[in-house]
Amino acid sequence: MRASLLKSAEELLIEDGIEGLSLRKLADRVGVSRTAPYHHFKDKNELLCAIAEQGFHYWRDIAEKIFEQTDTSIKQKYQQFVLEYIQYAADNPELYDLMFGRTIWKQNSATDSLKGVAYPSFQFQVELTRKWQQQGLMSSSENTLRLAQVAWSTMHGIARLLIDGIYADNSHIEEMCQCVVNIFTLE
Amino acid sequence: MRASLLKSAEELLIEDGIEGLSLRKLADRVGVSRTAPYHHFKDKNELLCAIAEQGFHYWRDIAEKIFEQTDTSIKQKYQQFVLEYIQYAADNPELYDLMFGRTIWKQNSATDSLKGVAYPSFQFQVELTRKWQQQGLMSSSENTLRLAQVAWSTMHGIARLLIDGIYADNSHIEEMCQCVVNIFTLE
DNA sequence: AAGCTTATGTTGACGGTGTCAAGATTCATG
DNA sequence: CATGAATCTTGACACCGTCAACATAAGCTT
Repeated sequence: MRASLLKSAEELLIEDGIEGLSLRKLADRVGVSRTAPYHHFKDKNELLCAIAEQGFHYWRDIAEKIFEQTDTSIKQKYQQFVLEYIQYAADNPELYDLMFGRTIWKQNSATDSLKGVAYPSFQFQVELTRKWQQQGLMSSSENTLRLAQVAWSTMHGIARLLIDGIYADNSHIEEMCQCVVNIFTLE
Repeated sequence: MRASLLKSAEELLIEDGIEGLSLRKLADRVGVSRTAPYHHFKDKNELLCAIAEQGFHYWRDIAEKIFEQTDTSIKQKYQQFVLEYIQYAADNPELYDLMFGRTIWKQNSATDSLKGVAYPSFQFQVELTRKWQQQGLMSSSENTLRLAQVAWSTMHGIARLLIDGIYADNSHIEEMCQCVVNIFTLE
């Protein structure tokens, strides 16, 4: 049942967006009463965190595949990493918004379980950055943590611009990613 | 009255956040009935857009002051620009969220009036970037529009990280900004 | 000055939301 | 078999945005 709720919730999220997702609609879709989901999720917040958690797993699987490759250069992998990150965000806007949006993170409302998946994801970015610096792909004169934050911010910012449709659209993705790679990597 | 509503709305925004801002509480605070604000704002959306519009004006004033200076170098101005942008976002998290968040931009729900202020703000960033390229501060081999989008995304991403408290906090602001300047400017 | 329009305010109502309390039911375990 | 935990149900509450209908005041036209 919990799995069934999560599945339908994810569908609803895609259809109606993060704001349109209501527990009552969810219960209706699954075919139970309004308050039945409360026996599986303490809160609406806990439900959202559980969905976001899945999002982190999806992304981790994608990222792992990139670095498993053996026949591509470091720079190519970095480029692919950036592109697929943006692509993932653009393909799953509502999910991405949930994973990194203020709905969850604003007031420390993230579940311990979610934190247990999200924080390592951030840590992964730092380790990647350290490796990139060591391999001469990125400037090693920058503090690793700061550089990781800035590099991630750039991807995050682009993702948000695309998702919120502020002043970039999906047709610019590849060019923007190329620009990012040019700027962050040493030639 | 409209001004009074806007003023109280901005207060409420700061206190209760963008989600906690309700028209009923607003009406209550101003001392009128629930539906009175509807004679001044068609929608809750229109009210939010009006608040966001003010936010763009605030920021424009700050930015203008930076470039009015005559005794600072181009690079110093750029650095100041980045720092004050992030600072503005960190100082006015709810307002920034409104200005650039999906609440407004998600589904083209932005008012024409808001667009009339927001789009020139984006355009300003593009013109700045062009100037920076011409003056040799930034790589002129990059497409200006893409570079502007990426440079703005970086600031935007950092702002969001700070606001949403994901994995950066206010004590990192200066170092992160320094890192941004190092990466985006030619030495 | 009289009348009409417009702006501005009011209360009542509707459907939607998250969530709690109190029962009802099922089911596994002692 | 009995007890207790897990699960689901209905009822209720306090919010929310918004619309319709009505009241009042201001100002303009004739």
